[in-house]
Amino acid sequence: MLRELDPLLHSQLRLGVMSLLMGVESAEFVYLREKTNATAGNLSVQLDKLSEAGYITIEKLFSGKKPLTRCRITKKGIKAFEEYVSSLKDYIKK
Amino acid sequence: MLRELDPLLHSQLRLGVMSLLMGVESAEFVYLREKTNATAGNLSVQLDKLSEAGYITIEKLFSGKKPLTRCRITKKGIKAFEEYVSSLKDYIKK
DNA sequence: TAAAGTAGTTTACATTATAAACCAAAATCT
DNA sequence: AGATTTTGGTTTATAATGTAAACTACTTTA
Repeated sequence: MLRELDPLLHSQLRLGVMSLLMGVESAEFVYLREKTNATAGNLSVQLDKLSEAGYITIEKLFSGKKPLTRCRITKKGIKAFEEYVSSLKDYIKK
Repeated sequence: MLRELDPLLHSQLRLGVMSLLMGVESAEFVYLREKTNATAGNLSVQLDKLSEAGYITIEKLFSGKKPLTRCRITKKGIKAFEEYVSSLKDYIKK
């Protein structure tokens, strides 16, 4: 029987964000938007969901006078990501 | 920049079906339902979508007097699955 | 000072997923 | 034999989700 895939991670944009956050200490909103090619609105919503789940933290700062949103993956997020990848491998291994 | 993930395949149930169909010649409805743990209704809908996309073929037969639905992955389906897996690897490699 | 750009958020809509309800036939009770 | 349950699905109504458009607030440029 195939394992469940964490529905929070099984979304192209959220998975992309998590993937980008794995392996960096933190990433800014604009960076994530560019790398994922998402609209700002969509990214904003999905970041909130990841944050509410405790998978990432969101810091709102200012860079000079411009708003700056900085995201980091949490331990919980790393664990969820790794479990997701592990489950996913059942689906994609030949 | 992260690649697109074929939305038809980026669904737990449809991906599960395709994964099961890769590597077998054909599979029956009941087998797919058991392996994916899906409800019959949901499976029926998702099989239709895969079929409409040309990713699988669906044969409706009878086994004695019981209906028997047999599914096979198509060449197009195999190609789509392989491309999906290839794209997905960008997301999950460390 | 008006227009355009930056960095986001909110919200309304479209799509999708899912389960509940349903159908037809067969097998099992009583 | 007639009623009930089971099997193998399909249809459809609703809930959940994803997404873009519209908006806010502030800054920079013309």
